[in-house]
Amino acid sequence: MRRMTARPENTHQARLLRLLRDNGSNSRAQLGDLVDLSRSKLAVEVDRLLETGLVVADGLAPSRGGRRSHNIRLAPTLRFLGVDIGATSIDVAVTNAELEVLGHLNHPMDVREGPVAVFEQVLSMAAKLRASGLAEGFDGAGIGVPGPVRFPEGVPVAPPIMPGWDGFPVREALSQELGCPVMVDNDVNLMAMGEQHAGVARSVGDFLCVKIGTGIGCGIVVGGEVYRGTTGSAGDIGHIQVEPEGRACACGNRGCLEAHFSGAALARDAEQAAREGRSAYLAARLETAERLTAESVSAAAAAGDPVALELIREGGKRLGQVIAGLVSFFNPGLVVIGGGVTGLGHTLLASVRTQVYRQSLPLATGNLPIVLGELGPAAGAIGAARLISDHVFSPA
Amino acid sequence: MRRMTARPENTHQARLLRLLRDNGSNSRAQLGDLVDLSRSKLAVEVDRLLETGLVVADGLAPSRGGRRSHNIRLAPTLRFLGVDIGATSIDVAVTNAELEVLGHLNHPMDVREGPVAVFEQVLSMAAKLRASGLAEGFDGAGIGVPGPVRFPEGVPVAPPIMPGWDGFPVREALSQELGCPVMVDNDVNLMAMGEQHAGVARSVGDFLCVKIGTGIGCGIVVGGEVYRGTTGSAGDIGHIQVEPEGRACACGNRGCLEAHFSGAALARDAEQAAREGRSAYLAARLETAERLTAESVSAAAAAGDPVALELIREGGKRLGQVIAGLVSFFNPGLVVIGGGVTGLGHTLLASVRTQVYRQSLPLATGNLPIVLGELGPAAGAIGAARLISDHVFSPA
DNA sequence: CCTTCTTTCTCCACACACAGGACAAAGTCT
DNA sequence: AGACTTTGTCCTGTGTGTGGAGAAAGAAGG
Repeated sequence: MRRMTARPENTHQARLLRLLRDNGSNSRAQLGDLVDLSRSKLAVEVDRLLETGLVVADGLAPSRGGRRSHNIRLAPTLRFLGVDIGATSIDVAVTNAELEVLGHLNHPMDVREGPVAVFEQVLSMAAKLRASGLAEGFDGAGIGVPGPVRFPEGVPVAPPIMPGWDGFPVREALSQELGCPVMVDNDVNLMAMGEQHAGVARSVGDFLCVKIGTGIGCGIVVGGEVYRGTTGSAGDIGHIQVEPEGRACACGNRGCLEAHFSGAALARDAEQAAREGRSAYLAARLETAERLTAESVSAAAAAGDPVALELIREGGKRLGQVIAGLVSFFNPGLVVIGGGVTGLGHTLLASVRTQVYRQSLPLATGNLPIVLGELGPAAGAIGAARLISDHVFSPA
Repeated sequence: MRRMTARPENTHQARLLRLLRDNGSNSRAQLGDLVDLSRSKLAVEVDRLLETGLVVADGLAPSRGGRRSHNIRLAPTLRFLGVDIGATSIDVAVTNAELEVLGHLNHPMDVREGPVAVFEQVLSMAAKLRASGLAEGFDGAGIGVPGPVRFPEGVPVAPPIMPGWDGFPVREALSQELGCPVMVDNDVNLMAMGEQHAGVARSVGDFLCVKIGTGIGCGIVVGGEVYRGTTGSAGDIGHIQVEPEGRACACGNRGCLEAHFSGAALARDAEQAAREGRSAYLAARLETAERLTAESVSAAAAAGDPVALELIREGGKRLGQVIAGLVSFFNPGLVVIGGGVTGLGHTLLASVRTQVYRQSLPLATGNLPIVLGELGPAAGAIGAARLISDHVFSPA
């Protein structure tokens, strides 16, 4: 079970590994140009990496007018596990060293069932993926949880929506079970890393990634690095006030963003509209289902239901209010919107954009794209794999 | 006039220079411990710095039980110029290499008179300081302007309160005139750097520095470095909405923070209260002066005028609303409040604190000090000196 | 006054990292 | 077959940095 993955011996090797991860296979010559090292020095480091087995040379590339080059690539047997624990479901993915998703499982589950039950589920999903032949073992695992994390220790702290997890040694426990290095982070941060690695945020240094799920959170990337704040709670925008005397929120205050717009708030509003007979479509859905969800609203909007559309527009306006403030403050180069309710899609986006462009300073919005995430439900798991690969591909 | 200041040849020398700047004089042995270099290597670098004249060895330190050490310190003739251009006044300071203020001048002037007039004033103030024997020439100058700056080029961009400065090559022009390296930044960022170097924010990695002057801005420090955003407008929080259908703002929107609370808004409110006869104190002040200012309100509050106190409390509440949102989002380790109206002092602070502690998440506010800046009007100039010293003390 | 112990600073030999050129290998193109 | 290209290896020179052996300068104690 335990698998001793080699680690790079120095920063050069670490850089090479990350380069191979992000750009795929390469010849020695190309690598030399990219890292700005002499061919001789580079050859030495590559040879050492070959010895440790972290990279392999498989076959020759077609000639480009001279001697054919060897393909240097990361060991094809390397496997990372990406785990994204949401409020109501768990995503687990297996990736290769290039962070391509080889297999992906999703399982509905409430985080509030506590760390023990959730862990059991995660491990069984990991085992299933392994049993299907996708991996013999894992060289690292990243895991995201829906709440603030003390990052260096990998421990959730005072998570509002997941009581019972407070102080649970997630990193320690998972590392023990899987026999490999583990890193823990907030799910929103991982989504940001996912979009940065393989999604819309490639090549953007400073950006925000707003995730709308049961609650609302925001990943902050500064200079290519996730910013986590002093106590790990940065990006917790769900309880920013949008209406001085607005709706009562579970947190005890009034007018919080989450009270006015989030997956949960949207479902509540939809149910109310259905009961009050304002929307025939939603009322019909409520007949068949026990409860309405954000997805119900998506479906209704897609079917052209005016009440659903209005709910989304109104929500987008609220969200836009907050994002407008953040854009003025943070002046990002990109705003990504993602999470479970991306089904709300362009209606939501249009509403947010209108609000932001109207309310933020021209200098900050001048060249500011506001877009939907392009990785969908896999974003978190990919980000998790990215997180642990950054760790594994750094000097021991 | 032109003064060729030597520059460090490598990062070791740069680190040594900054260490000497921040910690004052030191022996070679102490330096060796601090930089984690062998004594031999260190001796070489120090000798080279001595040759270039950037540092000097003056005298022997008292023995600590063995051979007495040489005092290594930055050249006592080094001089930095710190310039802080506010909306309505100019501050100019001369510092030594340790960034201690040797002389300081202040002159009221409206930025809107344009770059040419302001420059003339700045140069004459610098000349006056030099004439008084504080400096023979300058080894670098930092300058802050009240608006967004394209930092790498040192050029203001689309500054709302200082039209006429847009695109003016501040860095280029000042460097030409003074014959030394120049760096330009937003005044708020400089205040943050000042408080970080010599004020309340020493040893805090991530913090916010809110400056209340004619407008309102916020310096953002991430991992000890000022964050400027994609287009240099980060921290521009004056136009975040605090009241959906609030007061009309000069920017064209409604309910902006600056419309409800800032030096200018405060003065306006005070005048109105005076005219409506709600405050005898303020009315009396309006008799003698042409117009009321934020300082008038400070004085009234100090004298116990209830209307002034209420204005400040109300303003603090507005400011607190915005800061509460920023604290949730950014999760800083400290919030500093400064600027011209620090005279409002603890009344304002109390009001802000109440609002923030009530409205932000406990995890973010748990151990969050909210304090007044301790450098007063010199903060900007010190920050400016710090900015340019960081530049001069880095490899060419 | 002399000895011993400390601290500071200097000098020197050695290890290591890295660059850059020469050269061999393996191609393509004419 | 010969000229030219690209890739990869080998070797040597150079500059960076470490660590140890002292020398210098002083304190404390007998």
